[in-house]
Amino acid sequence: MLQVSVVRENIEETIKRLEIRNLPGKDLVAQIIELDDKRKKTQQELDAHLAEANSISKQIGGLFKEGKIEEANALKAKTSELKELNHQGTEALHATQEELKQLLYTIPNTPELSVPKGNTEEDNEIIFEQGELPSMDNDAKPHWEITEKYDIVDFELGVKIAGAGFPVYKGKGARLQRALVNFFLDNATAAGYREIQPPLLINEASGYGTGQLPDKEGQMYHTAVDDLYLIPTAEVPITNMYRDIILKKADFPVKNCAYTQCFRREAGSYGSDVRGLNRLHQFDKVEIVQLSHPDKSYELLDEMVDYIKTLLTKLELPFRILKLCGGDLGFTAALTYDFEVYSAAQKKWLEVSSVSCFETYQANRLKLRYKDKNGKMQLAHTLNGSALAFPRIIAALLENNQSEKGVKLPKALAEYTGFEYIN
RNA sequence: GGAGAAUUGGCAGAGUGGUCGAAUGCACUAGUCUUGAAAACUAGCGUACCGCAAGGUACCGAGAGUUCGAAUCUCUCAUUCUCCGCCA
Repeated sequence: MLQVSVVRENIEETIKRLEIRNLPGKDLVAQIIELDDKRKKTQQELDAHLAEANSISKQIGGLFKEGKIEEANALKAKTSELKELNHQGTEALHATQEELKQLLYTIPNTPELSVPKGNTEEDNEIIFEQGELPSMDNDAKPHWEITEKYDIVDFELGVKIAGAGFPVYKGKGARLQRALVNFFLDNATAAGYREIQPPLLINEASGYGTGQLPDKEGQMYHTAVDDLYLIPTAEVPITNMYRDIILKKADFPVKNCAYTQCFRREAGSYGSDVRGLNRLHQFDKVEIVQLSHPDKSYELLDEMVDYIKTLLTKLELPFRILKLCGGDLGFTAALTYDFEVYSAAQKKWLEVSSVSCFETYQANRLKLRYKDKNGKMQLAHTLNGSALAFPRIIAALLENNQSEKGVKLPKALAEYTGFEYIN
């Protein structure tokens, strides 16, 4: 969440940045400052009362030691009123702090200043394109027909076992997925990311740490008995490894990656957007996560973008990169690039990666800090990106590479699958 | 799931009602000494909030309570360890 001290010191900038999201920046900043003023006032009053009570207690202690019992008892009588004041003051302070926290939970991250103002995905900026869009015959099949033809992904079977959005991968489909795990993890490792296998269920504190809670409560599967959530992305457990951690400057940048399954309820989605592999309740993804010194985070973001470019190049998929506009930006992000691959039979761009810098927004919730050269605590920056999400990669591979002989896999991937054709 | 023990600063570890934000050791930082290093010695060394400052307040797993006063007593919860049970 936003840091009140930073908001106070950068009022105009905060307003400007919130307005990029089409939010009433002026009102929000005014609310924050008003509540924080109230908090300060409440705290000052309480501190004064506590100081007085502490001082009296010390006097009483001294008097008892000197054996002046009567004087001590006389002082005791004076404290009951103070006690009540302290009790009320503490409650008032807690209430105000809670109020401020609840307000801050509802305010998303402030977009980086270069983020284009805009309302919908129409306003996202295309900043890079690579690869020619394959021209397909009119009888080119969408991937859900190809998966059925070769019996590699079974949607019906998933419905039987779990429900819609939980496909069963079979035979070469399953092996293709396994190949992608190794392909993505090997590449990430070569790029300097340490491989992690995190828990797939997380507690409430972790959900708050990276900002899924309270904002996206309904998007996560929740296990009621144990009060745990299924992860919607590896970002959550990987970033939360560093909750309440103080890093050394030499630790930067911290680079981790993880392959996990991801679970999303995606309530309210329907239609052709969710057909086949386009949107699932359970899917596989390799995530890369970095922790950065604040001065370096945008450099690292560019580095992550470059890395993902190399993956898509190796997979020989046409893709483009979008810089998300303020209206389309995720709740916790300051700047996000989306990668979309072109899926030829659907004639659609499919999002396969989202790479973001969160600046201190997550770090503030996580209390993820480092000591600067003056020995002062500072919040680190967090970044992450998908590298990559499997289902839509598979959709694009199947659609773009279909032929009479079957689906031809790119060379880089065939090395991992052990077969060149799905047929 | 049952029984017992524990949870203190980066780490180890003292502290059972008042001058304890907390001994001591290690680690760390700076300095002295040395050609350099090590050793030794000297000093410093938690976080957050309030305050121009002096200083104040809070924090000893979390939350509540008893008390004029709680790291220390009581209750609830969490976690860890040991033993038993179950188990991939």
